[in-house]
Amino acid sequence: MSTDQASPATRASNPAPRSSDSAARASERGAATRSGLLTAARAVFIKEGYAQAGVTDIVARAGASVGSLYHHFSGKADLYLALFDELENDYIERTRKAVRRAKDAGVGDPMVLFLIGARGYLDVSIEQRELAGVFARGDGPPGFEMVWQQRLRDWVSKNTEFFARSGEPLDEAVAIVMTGAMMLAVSELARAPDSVRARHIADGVISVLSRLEIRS
Amino acid sequence: MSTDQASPATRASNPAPRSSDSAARASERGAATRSGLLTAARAVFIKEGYAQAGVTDIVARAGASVGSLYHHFSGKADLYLALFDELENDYIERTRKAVRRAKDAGVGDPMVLFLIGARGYLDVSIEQRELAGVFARGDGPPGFEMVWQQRLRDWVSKNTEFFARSGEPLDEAVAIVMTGAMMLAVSELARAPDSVRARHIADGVISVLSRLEIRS
DNA sequence: GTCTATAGTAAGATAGAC
DNA sequence: GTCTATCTTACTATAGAC
Repeated sequence: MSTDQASPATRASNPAPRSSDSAARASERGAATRSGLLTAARAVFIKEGYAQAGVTDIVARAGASVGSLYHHFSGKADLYLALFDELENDYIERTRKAVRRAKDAGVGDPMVLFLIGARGYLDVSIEQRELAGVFARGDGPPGFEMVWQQRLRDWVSKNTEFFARSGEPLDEAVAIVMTGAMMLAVSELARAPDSVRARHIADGVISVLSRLEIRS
Repeated sequence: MSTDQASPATRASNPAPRSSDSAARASERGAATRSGLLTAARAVFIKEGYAQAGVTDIVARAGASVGSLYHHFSGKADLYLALFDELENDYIERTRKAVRRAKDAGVGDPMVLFLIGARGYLDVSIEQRELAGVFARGDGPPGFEMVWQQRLRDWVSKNTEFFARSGEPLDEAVAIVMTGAMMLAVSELARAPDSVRARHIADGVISVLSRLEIRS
């Protein structure tokens, strides 16, 4: 990470689209290589963690070369962050979709809506529990702690606003409890031996969180 | 971390006591150096984080030398772990003491006892919030994630047993929610600008957690 | 116990041909 | 876009005198 000293873990999408035909074919092969690298990286990070994983392991598994890797990504950290973004988008999309559907079905109670969103979040964690575990474990590129912390704060303040709108007096505290519970739940889910057990944990956590309804 | 590959983040206490008089005096100077290094390390880790901190920064601030550091500790990671152990012992001692005192005062309700313990835990987090923040941030020596994960699991299973004894049917889920909430609370406390604000967050979280009482 | 000066280390990143 | 061979860089950790 010598060249990265000043600009740690950050990412911008790099689609770099083309139009000519021969270039299009090269682009296709390129896209395949790129996605192969991502798939390989996912497997290696799951197995070894970030620090322990070597770029050579990744390219070997992908059937590619170091040069290719550095053509498509800015380095090992970039690969890690790409996977992180991918999962994060899944989280957001799934949570939104679940809440939206419930609203359309006429659900109005804010706490119920929140729990439905939370359930969607945990569903993603279950389906992708190995990858979710990698990030929950806390091993990542230099500077990734900041990204993770920022993400936590984002969820907390998002949830704080939600509860504030619901008329909850202890909005921030509730958001901290909810968010913290969810984070640890993901971590525990990831350790579950099978998805049945994982689902059991998720059910229990959601059920316990439903007790936090404001008492009159 | 080249020599540590196989044995990551672990520690054993190394008092190495003496008896002869001149040796005793040397020992005193040694102890002073050692504690100076710990103090310096605390400050540097708080300011820079683990990865960014250099051993040279630490010894410079301590007014000592690299050789001295490596005489007293096995390396940078060891220094970090020593601080971690110190804080962890504070947590355990304080939590136990609070619960014990409440029990002696006649408190019987398990949930109340738990919350009193939790309050003790958060009190330590407030007093040592800068150091607590270092560990909560998740930046640490290679292999420290495992130590941290183990610690989390220990708290979860400890709390699970506690709630199981209290007749809580969703014991594990409650433990996950409680523990997760506490962890994130610490992280947020650490970010608080002053201890008043920190205390406010702690109060709110404890108050919210008290809603988790089993409903009849 | 303490110090200075030195070396080891490895893995990530780059150059430049194809 | 892809490849191989090379390098580099910044630390930590050690050696050995005082």
